[in-house]
Amino acid sequence: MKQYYLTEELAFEITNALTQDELFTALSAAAERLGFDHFALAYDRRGGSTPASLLVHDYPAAWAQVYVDFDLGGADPVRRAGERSMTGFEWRSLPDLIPLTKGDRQMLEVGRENGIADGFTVPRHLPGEASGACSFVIGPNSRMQEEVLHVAEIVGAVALSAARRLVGVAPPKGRPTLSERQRECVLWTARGKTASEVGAILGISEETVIQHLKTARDRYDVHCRQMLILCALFDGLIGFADIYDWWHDH
Amino acid sequence: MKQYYLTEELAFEITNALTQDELFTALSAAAERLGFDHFALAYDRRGGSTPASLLVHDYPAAWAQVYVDFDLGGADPVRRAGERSMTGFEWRSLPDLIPLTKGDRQMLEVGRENGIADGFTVPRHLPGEASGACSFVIGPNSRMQEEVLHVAEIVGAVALSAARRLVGVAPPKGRPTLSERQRECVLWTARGKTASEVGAILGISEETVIQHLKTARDRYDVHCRQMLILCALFDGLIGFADIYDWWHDH
DNA sequence: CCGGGTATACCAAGAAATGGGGATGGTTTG
DNA sequence: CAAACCATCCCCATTTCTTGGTATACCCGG
Repeated sequence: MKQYYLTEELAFEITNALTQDELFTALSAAAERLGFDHFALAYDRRGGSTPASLLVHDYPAAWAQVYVDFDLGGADPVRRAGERSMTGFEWRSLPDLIPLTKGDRQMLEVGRENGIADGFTVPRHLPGEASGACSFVIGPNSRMQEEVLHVAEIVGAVALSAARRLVGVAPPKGRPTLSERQRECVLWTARGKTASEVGAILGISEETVIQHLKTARDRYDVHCRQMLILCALFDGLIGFADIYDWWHDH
Repeated sequence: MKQYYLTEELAFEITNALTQDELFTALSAAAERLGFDHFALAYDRRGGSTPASLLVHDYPAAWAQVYVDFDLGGADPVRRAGERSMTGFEWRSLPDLIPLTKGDRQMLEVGRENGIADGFTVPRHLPGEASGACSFVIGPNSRMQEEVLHVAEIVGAVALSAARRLVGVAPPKGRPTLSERQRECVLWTARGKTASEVGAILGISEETVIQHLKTARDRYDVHCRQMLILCALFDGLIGFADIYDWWHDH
């Protein structure tokens, strides 16, 4: 069958899913049509004051429980790698995206023992709003069919869009914003400066810097500077390069 | 020609582009092969002392200048819509994604008068790092060929990955800088926990947590926890999702 | 005009982080 | 086998952060 029509057909079923169950059914059918043994879609909305998430998968029950335990410890290399890739990627390419820790290798091995041998993951991120990933997975006795990965890429992204619709789109203005001065203080803090040092840099008092950071923390409803920095980073108010380039220049 | 081989061929040329000029050439060829009149790729790495962005396009010179002026003023509806879509979108779908202002409509109209009648844009975002969009555009006397949009979607994302590479991105480190236990302590710190709390969570003493964090800081040669967290995040040892999921589950 | 937001400045106390030092026992690697 | 790494535990002093409170002046929009 021509790939175009296959893609259109699978995308159509997914786009028309009105409930989580229908999405499950459509994704299950898509995985089967594409020669995968399992699928998993995880979508997390983060912006604003009403976080929400959606997880649909057809993993073996034993693996699903193991996975949750690994996940709490931050041991999901696939998800982390998805923050480094604009395109879908095969799991065997993980070391090209992130360094694998011992815990990561362990997780992949346990997955293999539980019928999760390899996969192709489609990650997507919307700044300040949400992230998601849709994975198509093969078992130990299956072969990754390279010729369907383009279809999987498009279908996976369509599925993430469907998940976004089901979860509900966060209000565009829902997330906190910082004033320019607050943002500057957060950025210098991320660069490792104390409040006193930031004050000297910006030509204001240390107390004023403290006040700006306090206001910024209140805005995001977090209680420490590391969480504040991470919020600003995720929302795109500051970027890795703001911090890294400055470090390397000094 | 079968779409799969067309996609593979175009993606191959783009992936092998070593300079901005080669990327231009490859994208120009891709646009022509797909029946588009123009293309434009914009990639913006967030922040940095030297703003690292890349813009390659073959727009008519008159429109290019107008476009840059609109874009600098933050008045590009296509870019704004790209923050709301996980898949490529046609410009005629813009009102489904964002409310269009009078200025937006004016811009689209001026574009039409300058040979930019409609387009298909592939947006991509990486949390904390960068955003980009690759557009394929038709003029007033052309028809959008729906049957090539899947190809355009994949090729566009591959082009953005190439742009990322050209702008510069650190290769992943082979071996993780931190031990598994150190990484865990950093992750819980990023989740906003004090050393004492991390100790309770992991079943070890507060002093042990402090020791792990100290060793981790030494590994990265940084002097405070925010810098440590950012290094681990940048390396891909912890992910935004690892941090955020936990915040909102508790 | 008034209220809200922004920028600036100050105070205090308690909690937490950082840098420096020490140690033991087990595992891995060259 | 020896060195390095990993995980665990302890001590101390100093600095910094967080939370709570106070205030003034300016700007902008309804």
